[in-house]
Amino acid sequence: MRTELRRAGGDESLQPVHLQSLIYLSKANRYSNTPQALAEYLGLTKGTVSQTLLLLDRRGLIERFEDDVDRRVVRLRLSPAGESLLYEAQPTLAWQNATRNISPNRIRNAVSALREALTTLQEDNEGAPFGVCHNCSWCQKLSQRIFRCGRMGDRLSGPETRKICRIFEAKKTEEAA
Amino acid sequence: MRTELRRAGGDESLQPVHLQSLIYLSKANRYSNTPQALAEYLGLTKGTVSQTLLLLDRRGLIERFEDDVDRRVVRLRLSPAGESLLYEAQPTLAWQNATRNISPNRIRNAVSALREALTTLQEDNEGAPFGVCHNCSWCQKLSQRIFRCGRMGDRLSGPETRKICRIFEAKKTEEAA
DNA sequence: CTTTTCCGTATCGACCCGATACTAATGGGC
DNA sequence: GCCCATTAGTATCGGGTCGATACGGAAAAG
Repeated sequence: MRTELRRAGGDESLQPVHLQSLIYLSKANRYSNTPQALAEYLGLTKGTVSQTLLLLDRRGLIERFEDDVDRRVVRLRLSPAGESLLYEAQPTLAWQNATRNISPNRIRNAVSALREALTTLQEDNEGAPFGVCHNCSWCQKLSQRIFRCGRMGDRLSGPETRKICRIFEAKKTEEAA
Repeated sequence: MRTELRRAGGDESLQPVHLQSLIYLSKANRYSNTPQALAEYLGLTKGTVSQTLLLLDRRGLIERFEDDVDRRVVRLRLSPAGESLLYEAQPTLAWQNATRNISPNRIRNAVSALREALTTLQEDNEGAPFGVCHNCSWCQKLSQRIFRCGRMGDRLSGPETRKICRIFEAKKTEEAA
């Protein structure tokens, strides 16, 4: 994966960290599309990330705009150019292809086991959680298409619950510790 | 994992690529402990890897010595200091701990599915194979403890067949293409 | 209104990385 | 044995990443 990321970025003379940033921004929800969140996600300092974003902005791959309520924070999103670059690189497509000969049932089991391992790993290292909104313990289903974040009190659309959130909290499994 | 690698290396003021190099060298078999193999494994140029190895040598984490038969090639191995550093960082232990609540059966199934996906991914990208000797199609079992590489014609010990080889070739599954 | 805290930026030095050019050793063809 | 192509590794240079530090502006605390 490391080699593949390097190769894909090299075609556009982008460093791995640039692609990782774009990938993150393409999947970050409304609470997580800030420089600070990206810094935590990548494990880099905010100063370093600030430079990365400067470069991505110069290249026209992202857009930056102020937050309405807190004018200190900067909101980030992919520009059309950034979207299309990511679409052509298709970093996730390689994995979908790689699993073409594996039965859906085995994939489901493997994904389930990996998700569990990831949660434990995150707890062990006390790192930022960063999970998919839909799997968060705060996520409530109001109706077929409407969800709600119990932590922030906002209503969320179905697609938004499939994005990455920085305030994710894993659902408790039957852990009778 | 990326964040964790950065954190573990930061404690010793080592870059992620340094730890990855040490980890690789701790697992490379006799055909794969050269700068060239490391460069292919990491997806970097040999010039870059040469510098990395220079730094690791200055720090006393690796040892370099000439090959007996081909005096162009440099053989690499971890120094005692490198071994102990890797032991204390325990990059693989974190994953073992993370799977402590998962049944061995689920782990086996997940590993099997992931190995299959990895092989397909490597074939798709025509990248260097780099697999564990024991799973290679050239690996022959001569007795309980003695193995043999059909490609190179050498006899191998049991522990050596659990190391990473650069000339790995995946065993064919029932792929009636 | 002052102080503290927080988000993001700017600058500097150390280092990674690829490109290029180079040395040294091997191997093939004659 | 002698050229030439090939291969393993190194040296150098420029662009860029990264952390540390300092800074400016906005929000929160008192």
